[in-house]
Amino acid sequence: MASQGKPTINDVARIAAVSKKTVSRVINKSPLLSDKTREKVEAVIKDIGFVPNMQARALALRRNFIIAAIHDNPNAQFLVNVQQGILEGIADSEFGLMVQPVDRNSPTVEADIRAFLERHRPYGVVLLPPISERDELAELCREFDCRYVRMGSVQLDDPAHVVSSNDREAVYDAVTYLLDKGHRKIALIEGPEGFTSPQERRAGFVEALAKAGLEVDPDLVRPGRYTFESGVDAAEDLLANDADFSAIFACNDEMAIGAMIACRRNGLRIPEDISIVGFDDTPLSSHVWPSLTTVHWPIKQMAFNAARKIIAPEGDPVEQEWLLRSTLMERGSVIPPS
Amino acid sequence: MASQGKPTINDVARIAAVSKKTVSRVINKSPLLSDKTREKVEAVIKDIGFVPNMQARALALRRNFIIAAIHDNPNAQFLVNVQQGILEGIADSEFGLMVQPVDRNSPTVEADIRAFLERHRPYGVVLLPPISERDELAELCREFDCRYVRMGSVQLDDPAHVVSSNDREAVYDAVTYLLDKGHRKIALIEGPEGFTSPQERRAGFVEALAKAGLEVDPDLVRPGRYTFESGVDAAEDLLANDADFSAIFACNDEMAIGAMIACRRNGLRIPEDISIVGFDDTPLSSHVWPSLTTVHWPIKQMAFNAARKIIAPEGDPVEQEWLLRSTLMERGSVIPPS
DNA sequence: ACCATTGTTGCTACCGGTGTCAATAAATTA
DNA sequence: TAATTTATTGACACCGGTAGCAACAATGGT
Repeated sequence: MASQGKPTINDVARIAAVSKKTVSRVINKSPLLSDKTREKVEAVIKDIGFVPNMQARALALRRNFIIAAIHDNPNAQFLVNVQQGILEGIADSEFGLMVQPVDRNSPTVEADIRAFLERHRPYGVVLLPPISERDELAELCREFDCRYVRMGSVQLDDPAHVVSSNDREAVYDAVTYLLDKGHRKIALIEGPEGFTSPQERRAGFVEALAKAGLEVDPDLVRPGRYTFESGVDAAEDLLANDADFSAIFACNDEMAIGAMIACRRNGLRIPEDISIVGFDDTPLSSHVWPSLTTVHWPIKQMAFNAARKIIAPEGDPVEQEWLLRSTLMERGSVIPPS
Repeated sequence: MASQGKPTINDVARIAAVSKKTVSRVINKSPLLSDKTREKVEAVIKDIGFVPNMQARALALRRNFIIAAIHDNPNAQFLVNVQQGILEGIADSEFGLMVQPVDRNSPTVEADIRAFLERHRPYGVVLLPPISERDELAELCREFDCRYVRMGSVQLDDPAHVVSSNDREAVYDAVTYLLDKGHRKIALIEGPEGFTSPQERRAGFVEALAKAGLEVDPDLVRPGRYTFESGVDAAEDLLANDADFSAIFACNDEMAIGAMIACRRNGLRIPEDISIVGFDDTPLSSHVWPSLTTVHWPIKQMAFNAARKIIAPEGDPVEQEWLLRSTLMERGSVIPPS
């Protein structure tokens, strides 16, 4: 009775008195199969507790039942949000999630990812920003016949292979909100150069000012690296130069919170002296005092959609939305200027 | 020349004019093999760029080259630290990392994990706290002939299957530090009941007071759930009842920071009016103002050791340390009471 | 009743590795 | 030099599924 070890497809076939192939058809929900046979086989499967061996299927199908998240972004909240989104997307499927960080600056990134794909042959990969912006990686996925979805701030690829947010518009709205509150001198703490997301966020900032008939004052713009420390530095630098501003827009929450700390260190009160707006809506933003007004970035939903795109059956017409909207979360860090 | 598709072990065997089995021996670094043959085969492998197919190996060996991190703890920083630790531990190996969250409160946790192990047959799993405390899960791993390491605050299992930290002593030291600064009325914000780690941390607190000849004042103890909000609530509750204290020890950083916010909302200054000590040393703790004095919990190193234990060759005498020490990080949230 | 279709099912050959054990070559011993 | 022992290597079955195509049964048309 093959009582040693887990039951295999052969056990099912023998007990149900059908061929392996028929059992395989049942497992794969093949339509060309009589209901009678299907029921008979399903009964046996349930009876002996048969679970198909994924490794064998992976070998035969040349692809693993795994979605991989490839990233070069160490931000914890971001990563976990993406992971949660993907996991929700693949819940109640037979897929699993692998995580693979890469070093954006290493000359071997591409080779590293190639080695990863070669080894684990994931069914699909979700490329997280900012590394998702590299076209070579998408090419690599195609080469390995591996499905992929790129997450980003602009349409990096065709709708089947991208999920993005409208960062530019969202920043436009956020800055317009500051303008509506009466702020005219608004400082900008930018994200790292060379990637699309900071560019888009900056563009939204510039457009909002332009719409209000204002120009960007270079003295009120400081570079940042999306880290807490760079936010501190940027704000310290603004304050050290006696820059004249009543509000700060930081391109992400970490920098916004860094800026908050820096202002406070310099004796300024938030929001009485300086209003601050961030971007991302990490839990952190509501855990500071005052809570941070910020743009909610629907990263988890984006990851969910990405996963769904990947595991959708071939040629499924029900495509997941590829463009998601960021929206402003009004909290406590903005009031009209004094 | 089998130019279509990736080269397989058969291609290598044919070109090198040896048998598959010999190539297999080379791949697996088998010692019973002549140097001459090894070199010849290795040359061919490098020449045609052969990479062994993991799925085939997984099928034959009945185990995947994957380490799974199973957790029921949604804290982002914690998760990412653990993931980084594991990834560093398996770097330059052929293993990959899978992530599997489970719902601690679901009646089907065990069945869920069973299904996961059945499907993906990981080489080993790292069980993260608090779910690592369940003995049934370790049993499950054994049943699936899957290596495992449990992370925790006490020795949950034999040294080969556990990596833990000395939370109790660390808290003892932290509270003793407060006492040495002159604090006598120290409030405690506890972690959730039913798990070992909060119990240990509480025990350390009690022991430190006892050593100083003090008793725990029940009015200065509040429950918490390791979340920011529960820290806020606990501190608000302490303050609402006019409790008399000059310092707070919170069982983790999130609650400590929640308590900071609550104190400030109530017009108290940190650290002038209230000193606060946390536990974990998340990046957050140095991103608040004032920066939080806290206990550094070597979670990343623990995860690293866990991964090493799992991928260590069978019967390897060089075992990873299973007990790691937490140490106090003195920062800005503690001064002597006024 | 006979032949052409259509619907179901099974046979056999893979997928790309590993384990067992026998066969052969080289080294050691008597 | 022959007999043994030991080091290398290969043949073959197997891990547990899937794919292609042939075989067979059921159905419909004439």
